Amino acid sequence: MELDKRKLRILQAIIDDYIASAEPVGSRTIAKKYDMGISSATIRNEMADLEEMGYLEQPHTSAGRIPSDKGYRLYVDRLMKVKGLSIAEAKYIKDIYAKKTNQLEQVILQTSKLLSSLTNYTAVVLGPKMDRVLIKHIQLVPIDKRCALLILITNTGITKDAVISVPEGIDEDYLYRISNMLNHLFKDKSIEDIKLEPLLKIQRDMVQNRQFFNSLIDALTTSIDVSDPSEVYLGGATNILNYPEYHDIIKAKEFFDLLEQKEFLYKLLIRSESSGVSVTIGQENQYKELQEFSIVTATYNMGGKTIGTLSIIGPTRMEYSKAISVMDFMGKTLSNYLTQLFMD
Amino acid sequence: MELDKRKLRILQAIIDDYIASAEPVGSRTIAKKYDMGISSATIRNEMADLEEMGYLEQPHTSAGRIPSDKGYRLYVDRLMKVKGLSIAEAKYIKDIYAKKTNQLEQVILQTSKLLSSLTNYTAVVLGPKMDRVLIKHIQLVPIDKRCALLILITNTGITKDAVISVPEGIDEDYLYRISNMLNHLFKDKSIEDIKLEPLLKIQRDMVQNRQFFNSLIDALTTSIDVSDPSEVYLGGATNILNYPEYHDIIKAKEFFDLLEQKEFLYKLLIRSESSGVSVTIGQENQYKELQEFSIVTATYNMGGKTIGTLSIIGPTRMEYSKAISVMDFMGKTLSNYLTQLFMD
DNA sequence: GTTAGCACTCTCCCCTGTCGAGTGCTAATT
DNA sequence: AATTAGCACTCGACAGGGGAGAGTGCTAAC
Repeated sequence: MELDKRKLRILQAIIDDYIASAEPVGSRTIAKKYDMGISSATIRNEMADLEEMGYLEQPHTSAGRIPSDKGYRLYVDRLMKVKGLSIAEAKYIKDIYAKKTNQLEQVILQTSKLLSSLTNYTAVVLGPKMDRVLIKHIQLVPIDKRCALLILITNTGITKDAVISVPEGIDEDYLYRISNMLNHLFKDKSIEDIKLEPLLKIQRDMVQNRQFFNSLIDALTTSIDVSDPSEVYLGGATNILNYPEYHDIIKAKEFFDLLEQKEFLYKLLIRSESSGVSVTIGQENQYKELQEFSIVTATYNMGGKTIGTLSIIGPTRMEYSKAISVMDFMGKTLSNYLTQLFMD
Repeated sequence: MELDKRKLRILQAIIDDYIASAEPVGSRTIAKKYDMGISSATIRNEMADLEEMGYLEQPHTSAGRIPSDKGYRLYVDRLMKVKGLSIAEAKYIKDIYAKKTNQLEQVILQTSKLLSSLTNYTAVVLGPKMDRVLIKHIQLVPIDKRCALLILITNTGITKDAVISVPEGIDEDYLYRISNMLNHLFKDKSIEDIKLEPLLKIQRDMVQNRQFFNSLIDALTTSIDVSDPSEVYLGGATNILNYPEYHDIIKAKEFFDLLEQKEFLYKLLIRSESSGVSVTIGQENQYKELQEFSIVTATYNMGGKTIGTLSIIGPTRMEYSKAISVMDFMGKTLSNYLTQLFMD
């Protein structure tokens, strides 16, 4: 069987309608609302064909049709009319980024809020990956007699810190010297370049404060751990409750429990390397837990290097057109913003 | 009418039963399950009295009784048997705090997770208040030609940071000198003691880099802003979905939307100053949005000074006994932990 | 003061019938 | 050969009715 123009047009109408209404779409609806110039009977025949080809499904015998994942895929790839953002929306976004905050975390958080409010889906944003980031400063600051704070500052303005305990005999001056040494070793190096060998070497010589060095190295290694799930930012988690397909408490709870697993989200999204917007529909997702959702992902970069991921999660019955426009625009806007803010 | 012993005993049985079952409790249930030595008819009479006195309510004519907020209050104040934590639970908590993390944020986050998993309610934990906290270090770290990071470190190991832009003519050395000056002015001062006057004075003299000083002062003021809602940590937000009274999507959404308003939660909880555990039941809460919930709050301290708040939010049909035990124990354990970690 | 007994009330659940939306098939039309 | 009108059929949603069950309040007896 062939997918001729008319079939495509009908499929498009059905999906458009279903995305808007969440109700199975009948042949008569299509004939009336989207004047095709053919009768409902003809449309019925076409719909039967489309179902046979796997683009539509029937919840039960005498209901209308709903799109299958395969149908949505065709829709996204070939049928959907991508309407860009309205001028007002674009301006709204630009305005928000225009007032510069001076905390990167705030920017990311704001991005997730913005995404969720623009799309009405749940936004998940990954903070910038550490591995392309340079270390600008390392310092040990004494906090009290037994504790010091190790701080690590990157050129993106992110700080990492860890409390380490300090043995009795160590004074402020000693810490200061170690800070200098650390800075000397690691300043302007990228995180991947940090090798612990130089430190370990020094440690071997310093029999005296071995314990202290152990905890120092410990703190440093956990600080630079690249896969830090604390860098997962959520926006509009409850948006999913607006959609009738998740009015079932059990499904809703499953979704929320998923969102609480930051490590899972991190693993899910970190892989998207390709720049541009990508769409994963329902069962295309490798994780069973997400096969009733669609995910739209974009990346953001700094000076051309991809450093993070934006995404939204919603029902497979998603407004793909709007979603893709928003993600595309936001990815670019955020990239520009970061590039301007942190690069010369 | 008088609240004699028998009435109290019946009220207690009703509330115990209702907390466990979430179903209106009938006279026959009480007579059978809690052998009182009196018949259901007598209990019926007593229940009618208790309702008249305002301790019980009837959802409709021929249903059993449910406790009113006033009933719960009496229960919490006089009837409830506080069973302390089991030895296993206490050990479980102690074990978790035994492995010291070196990041305060991790400790607070862990506390919220622990609270929610122990009680099955939603935990809200406020991070340590800044106003009793001492500044240990302030520094300006250059990030690139146009940016520097202002870091502020407290004796609790919390860092605050902000990116500020740096005008062309300023070199690393100049930043270093300013860092020294800031340290000199503010080191070992509490946040409340920070007066901007000395800075402003200097600023007046330094006509040259006025713009820079402006943004520096700006960043400093926002960093030390005491009422920072980012210090609100949630645990087990979806626990509420386990309780039948919130199987209604609309109620559930209201609750989640509430939790997203971090500022609101902050305002709600920051007031609890009294040490020990306090309970707010349903309509006792001043905020309408929370009058279908009960909140159990405890405080934690460091070296005797109250610096933060733990709380759990659940249905008014809460297991008060368990909740209060857990909150009490956790408040003390966290206080001990923090005191040991950061004080001498 | 307590209790057995009884009439009454109200919810829940199941069953039933009806309505409407939608289908698939067939036969007639273009 | 494609399209369409017509029709029988299917299924879910919804409303109404009736019985079961849980619980109450009242009264009269203990």
